[in-house]
Amino acid sequence: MPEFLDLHSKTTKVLRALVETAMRRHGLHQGQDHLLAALWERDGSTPGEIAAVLHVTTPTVVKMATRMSAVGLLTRRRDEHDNRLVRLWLTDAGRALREPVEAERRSLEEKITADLTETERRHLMIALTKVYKSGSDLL
Amino acid sequence: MPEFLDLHSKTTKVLRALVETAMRRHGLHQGQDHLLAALWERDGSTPGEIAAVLHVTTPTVVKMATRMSAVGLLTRRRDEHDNRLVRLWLTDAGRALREPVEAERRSLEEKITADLTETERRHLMIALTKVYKSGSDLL
DNA sequence: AGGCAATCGTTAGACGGCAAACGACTAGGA
DNA sequence: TCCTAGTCGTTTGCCGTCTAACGATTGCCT
Repeated sequence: MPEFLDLHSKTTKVLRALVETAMRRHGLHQGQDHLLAALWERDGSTPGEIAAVLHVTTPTVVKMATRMSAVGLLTRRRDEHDNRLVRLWLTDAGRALREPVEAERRSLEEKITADLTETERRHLMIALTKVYKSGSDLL
Repeated sequence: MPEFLDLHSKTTKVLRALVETAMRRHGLHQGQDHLLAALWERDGSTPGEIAAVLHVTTPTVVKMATRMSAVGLLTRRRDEHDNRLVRLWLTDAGRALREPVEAERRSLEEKITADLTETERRHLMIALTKVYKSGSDLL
């Protein structure tokens, strides 16, 4: 078992669990906060655009959008000029979650990196970025 | 969007894709290599034991075991002395995958960390370990 | 003007992962 | 001895994610 892959895998599981319980407090599932974030930044984006921003496939966004629409976080509406396009629009409920969810996420990040010195944190970001780059190039 | 959580999330997606395509070459899905690794280390383990080692829930192991058994990588057999327990045993096919899969994983780890200096790599492991610890304590 | 290729969203099906409910078996206490 | 509590594996149902196939619409090119 290679060291880094194994450690990263374990860390991923722990972080997922933490994010899941943190977001559940706001009625969200893991990943839905990212979708909302995309709309907070650009309301009325299309599923394809969001998928690109989130590094995820279009079907994933479509499914999530369906569920989130059922819970009243956003609405679907076809583009007026191009009937192929669909645009996702935030509801008031979806907009209202911005502050609390962003705060929740910041809080979690702080707790998670609390044991790191500023130097360690910087080195971690630099090294992880390199890994991310190498990985992306291999795709 | 907190920096670390976001970067870690993106890295996870990339790594998952890489592991997936690497393991598909051996007829495996993401995560099945971990299950096999547990059996390579202790053949005849129970689903519960494996779940604990993999940091995963028991139902997850049960589902994977069902699929992997259908493909002939392992077999299910009830424990002779305790009929509640089920033990998973490797088939020859499952055993034969050990060398190639471990080599594949080592190769991927090398490619992924190729751009890191030895110092960077060490710092990355130390920092990630701290994050993992902090996260585990928060669970 | 008409047809064909490109562009989108959606559906279907598979997999890893989780929580909750269920069922079978064991073991310990009254 | 019997009954109850604890221990397991399994089933069910949901979510995120991917690939592949499908359907609808637009736009260009002849």
